[in-house]
Amino acid sequence: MPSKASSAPRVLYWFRTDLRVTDSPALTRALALKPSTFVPVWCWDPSYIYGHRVGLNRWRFLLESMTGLSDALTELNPQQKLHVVRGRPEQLLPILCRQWGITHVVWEKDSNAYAKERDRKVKEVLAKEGVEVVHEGGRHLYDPDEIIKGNKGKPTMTLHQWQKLAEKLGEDSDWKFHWDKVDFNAEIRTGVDTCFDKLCGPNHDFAVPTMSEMGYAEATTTVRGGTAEAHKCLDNFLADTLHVATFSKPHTAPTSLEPSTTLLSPYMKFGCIGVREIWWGSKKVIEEWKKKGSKGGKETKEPENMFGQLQFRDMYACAEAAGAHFERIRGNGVCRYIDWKLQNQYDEDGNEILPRPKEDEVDEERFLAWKEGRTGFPWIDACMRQLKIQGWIHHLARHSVACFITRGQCYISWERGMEVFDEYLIDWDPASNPGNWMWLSCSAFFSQYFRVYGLESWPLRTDKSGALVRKYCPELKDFPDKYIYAPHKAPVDVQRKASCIIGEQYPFPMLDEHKEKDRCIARIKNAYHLGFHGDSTEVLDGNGNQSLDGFVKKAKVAPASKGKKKA
DNA sequence: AGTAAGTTGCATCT
DNA sequence: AGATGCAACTTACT
Repeated sequence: MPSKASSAPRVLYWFRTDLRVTDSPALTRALALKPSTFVPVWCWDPSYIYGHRVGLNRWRFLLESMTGLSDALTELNPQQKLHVVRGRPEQLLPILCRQWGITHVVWEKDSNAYAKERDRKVKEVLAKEGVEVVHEGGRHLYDPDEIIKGNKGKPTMTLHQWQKLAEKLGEDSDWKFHWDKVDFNAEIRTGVDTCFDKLCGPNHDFAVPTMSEMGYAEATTTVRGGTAEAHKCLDNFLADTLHVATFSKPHTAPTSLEPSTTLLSPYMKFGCIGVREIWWGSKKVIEEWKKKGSKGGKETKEPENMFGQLQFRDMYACAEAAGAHFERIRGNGVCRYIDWKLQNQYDEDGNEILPRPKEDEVDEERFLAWKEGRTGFPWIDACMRQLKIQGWIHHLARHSVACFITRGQCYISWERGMEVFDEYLIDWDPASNPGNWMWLSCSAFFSQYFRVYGLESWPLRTDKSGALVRKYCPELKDFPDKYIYAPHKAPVDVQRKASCIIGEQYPFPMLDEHKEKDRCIARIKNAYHLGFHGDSTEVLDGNGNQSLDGFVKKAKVAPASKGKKKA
């Protein structure tokens, strides 16, 4: 292996999940190499966004975040900027390294399954070039691999479990709780004067692409990306000391027109802000509040406080990193098998997804109505329309629509719902989102399937006036409060007065909420008693797409748990 | 074997 | 706003 490292290192820093210069252990390590040249690079790897169905809002958020990162680099050194290279990392990084005489490539560790395989390939090709690879954790509170190691390689399935493992790691992992403001050496320059006709963009300047350059229409969301926006968002949250100290996620309102939560999730997803900035920022504010006598309310604890939210994010990352196929049912060991409608069907190897059969027309239509916000249930429709327009809905609104499409009423596979979130959400994350879909569908993490969100009762809890419905379903805006979540119950003269006839200007409910709820509960109960998971041989042999009817007889599971006891 | 806990259900009571 | 009953799940711990 040729030794290029004899003189001062020339470092290429590969940004992926960390579009920031604050709270970055990996960046700190890169600079600790005291490089003579430092090139910040973004490789245009479309799969970075873990995307299959990336919507316009997420695209723009990403581009803005890349611009924001570049601006932050320039602020630290006027001759510095982000170099966007249009091509796949495993192909381009070796070329760049050769061209620019790079000795070290540094990146933030990513525990995602796709990313792990990509990074393995990149490491391999860079080793052939004699380039040293340095990677460092920092995306999470604790390195998911370390947590999993402590759990004998198994995924973390409860927050308690994760907390206990984290506690054990605590002592020898204290770096993870440092907050380093990155100090760029002003001497470090990019030193790049090479130009690749195609790879460095139309103006040969490695610029961040624009939406129009990529052929996309404008985004619709009011949420803007970038590390500056991220820090503004955190500062706003931390400025309200009492709110930080008494923050309780389950009690925040999904019906609120202005977000009742922090809206930090998209910034976390793209790494515009570091997890420790939120953790230690909140700790500091709460300590000061306590010193002044804890006025105004009672301090909340994990899991419902902000720290618990960050811990859940880590827990999902550990659950994803430990097993295979976290994003689907088939082959996924943590996922309970339930005989959902519209499941993915696979080819004989079990990898290629086949087209869905025709006979599921009723379910397909229900699914489309849900996706497009025309189910006839104003609360669901408002949430789904907000999701499409804004790329963000409140956590508990996500619960409500996810419950509806899966175990609550429609009995449609969580994979379908997850795909829609993948397309529309700005903050779609490969661990948290599949994890939450499994949670809500009672496929993993959560099992109390008899607790179903009501389509009227749930939004009524926090808003009797239906503000969110009036905003996103404007055809309903003149209905009286009494009928806002169930306009089909309004007498015809009320409908006429509201200039909206149900069945004409707004659809009649597409199903009977309570009838379907009872049916779903019964079906899930049956699936639970059979006890198959995504990696059960019955599921794999059955191609992961069959009704459980055939197994009911075999397993003889008619009675519930009490019947079992007698046997 | 029994008990307690589990972020975020609903309806009905005070 | 908070307690209880509803019907009843899993996991962890004793």
